[in-house]
Amino acid sequence: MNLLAELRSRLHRALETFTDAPDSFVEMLKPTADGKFGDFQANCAMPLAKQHKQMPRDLALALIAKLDVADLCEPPEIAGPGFINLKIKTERLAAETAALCRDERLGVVPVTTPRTYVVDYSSPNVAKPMHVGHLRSTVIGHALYRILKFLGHNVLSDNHVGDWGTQFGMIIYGYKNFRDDAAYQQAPVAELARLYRLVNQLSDYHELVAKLPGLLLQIPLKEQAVASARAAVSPTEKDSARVLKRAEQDLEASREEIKSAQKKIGEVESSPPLKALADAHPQIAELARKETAKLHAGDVENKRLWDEFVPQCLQALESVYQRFGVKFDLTLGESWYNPMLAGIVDELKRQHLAVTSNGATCVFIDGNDAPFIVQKADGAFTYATTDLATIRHRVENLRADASLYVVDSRQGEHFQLLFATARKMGYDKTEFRHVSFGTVLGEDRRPFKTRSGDTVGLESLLDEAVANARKIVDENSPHLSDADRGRIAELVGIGAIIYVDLHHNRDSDYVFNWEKMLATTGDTATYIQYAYARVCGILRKGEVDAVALRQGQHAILLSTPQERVLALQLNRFGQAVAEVAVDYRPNLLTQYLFETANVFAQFYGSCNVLKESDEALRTSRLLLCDATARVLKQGLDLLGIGVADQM
RNA sequence: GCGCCCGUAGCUCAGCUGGAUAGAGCAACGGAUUUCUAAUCCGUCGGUCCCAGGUUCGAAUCCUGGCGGGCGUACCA
Repeated sequence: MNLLAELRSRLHRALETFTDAPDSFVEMLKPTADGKFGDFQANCAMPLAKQHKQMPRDLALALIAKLDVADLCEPPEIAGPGFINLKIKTERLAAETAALCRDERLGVVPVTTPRTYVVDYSSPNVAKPMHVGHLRSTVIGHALYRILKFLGHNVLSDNHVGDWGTQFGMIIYGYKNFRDDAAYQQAPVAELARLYRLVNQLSDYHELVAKLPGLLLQIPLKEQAVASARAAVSPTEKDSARVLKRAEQDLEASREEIKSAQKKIGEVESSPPLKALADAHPQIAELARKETAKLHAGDVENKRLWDEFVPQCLQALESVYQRFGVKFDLTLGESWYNPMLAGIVDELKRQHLAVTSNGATCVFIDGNDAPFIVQKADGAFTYATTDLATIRHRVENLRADASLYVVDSRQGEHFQLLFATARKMGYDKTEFRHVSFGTVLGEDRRPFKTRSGDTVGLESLLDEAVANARKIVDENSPHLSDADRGRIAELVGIGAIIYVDLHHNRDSDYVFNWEKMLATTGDTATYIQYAYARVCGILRKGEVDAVALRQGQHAILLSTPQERVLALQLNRFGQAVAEVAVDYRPNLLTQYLFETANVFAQFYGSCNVLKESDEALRTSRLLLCDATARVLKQGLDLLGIGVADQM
């Protein structure tokens, strides 16, 4: 039984005589902030009293009189201005816990009306190696996928890979002009990545060389702007200080831009071979774009190369996904939607939703200045077009009730326009949701840019985390075999990375930090994995047959506060999992699991299990251990994190 | 210019649709192990919840204004 849900339903009945709209008041019943106020608190008497123009405590009293919870709770208490505090009867809690211990789903009740979800996550550019920026989408999306599925929904994960954009023109150009055949034979994907970086670098070089003089010319002008703004600052004019600040920021930004341009130019010019390549390919950016256009136009040679490259790139991605344990039901990249794009634009025109503006075909959404461009002036389609085609496919063919996009919050405006356009097209029965997350920042608190020099590759991040974990495992567990320690290091290292990502509120920005990434103490996956291993240690040393234990119809005895707290915590698992799905927030589950591990550690410290002489109490504690292990394992599994019986 | 987001302990962050004395982790300091794993536990220290108004019985949370920061903003995805 989900205790919170049950209490809310009881409260609902009691509220019916007080209000026509009990739902919002029912939700004011929640777990207590502090254990001394009992197990649950209902805060609805105060606002309700206001409606009835009564004293809150009087109303609370009247509400209690109607509240039928005698079978579940101790007599309710009124505290403070009108809080109703509820404490579950310990014998009832024990009975619920005994039932939980037998429940295969650990109190996670399947939804009564399953929906079909498409969860779109990870979605890297296949031409470039994945970097830390791809971590959040992959990890958050995967966790949501597993959680929604466990709740009983029909869920399809879709990796909407970028396999059709300008980056392929760059690779094709690089392949045609700069490839190292031996390297390509040996490690094709690495060679393609090198070619991409090279073409990108040379294009940037020419662009920056052309741009730099203009930037330099701006500096004196901007310095002058700062000087005159400074002269104009006056204490009476509020705006004058702001104008100065703006001018200063503007100047500083230009200086930064010049510095970065000079650095990139220097990198090419200080290397004679690079400089020679740059000189030999002055039009590289435009020529690479032409290769993309040729690919899109069906050029035989470019299509052949694309057919050769893409499977290899996907294979390389797969190896990273395997380490994360991430799987996709669908991998429908941009290219897959290519045949549908012209039809989408036609449809938009037919419905008079799209108009031509400055040569581009656009949809304008009320309240937004920026157009939603579905076809560029040169005739090419954009990712807006692809995204609309994707919606059509998901709604019409996959029959999705909801489509979740686990994507960086910086693309919020795009999704707002996309969803508005989709609704105008008639796709208004489907829930579209941008499950946005904060930007990955560098140590300097500036957004982590893909092209900035030392981007950390995702593979090397995983390797570093696993190597770090290996050191700690070797230190702490010399008694385990080499193979076991290797296996545990993989679980601990990768679990640490996944957990760091998930335990933040997804809206928050994310400061990338090695120490934090690799931490294995405190509020980390390791802590929870360790708690799990300790429970397993008890069951192992006690030579407990867990299956038989669960089926034994034994009673749960809550003889100490620690046992009671643990039992209550275990009974909250179903609620914790369900809450994640409400607003797609996996951090609610990490929080629950950390608390559970913490509560268990306290139980572990004060209640001996195997040496308990009272046989019934010993059995009860073994059952609590078993249920704790299963909750921790299941909970971590929903987040995509594994466990080991020994650490 | 317009739009979106953010500002909570020394650091990194929780704080769900307004509820009781604002919480964790890290760091610092002090304690706990002849005991089922010390990758642990307990305690101490640490706050003008950016500022000013407003709504409310009650505001970190909602509203208005200001300050500070980030991001996006017509043919990249």
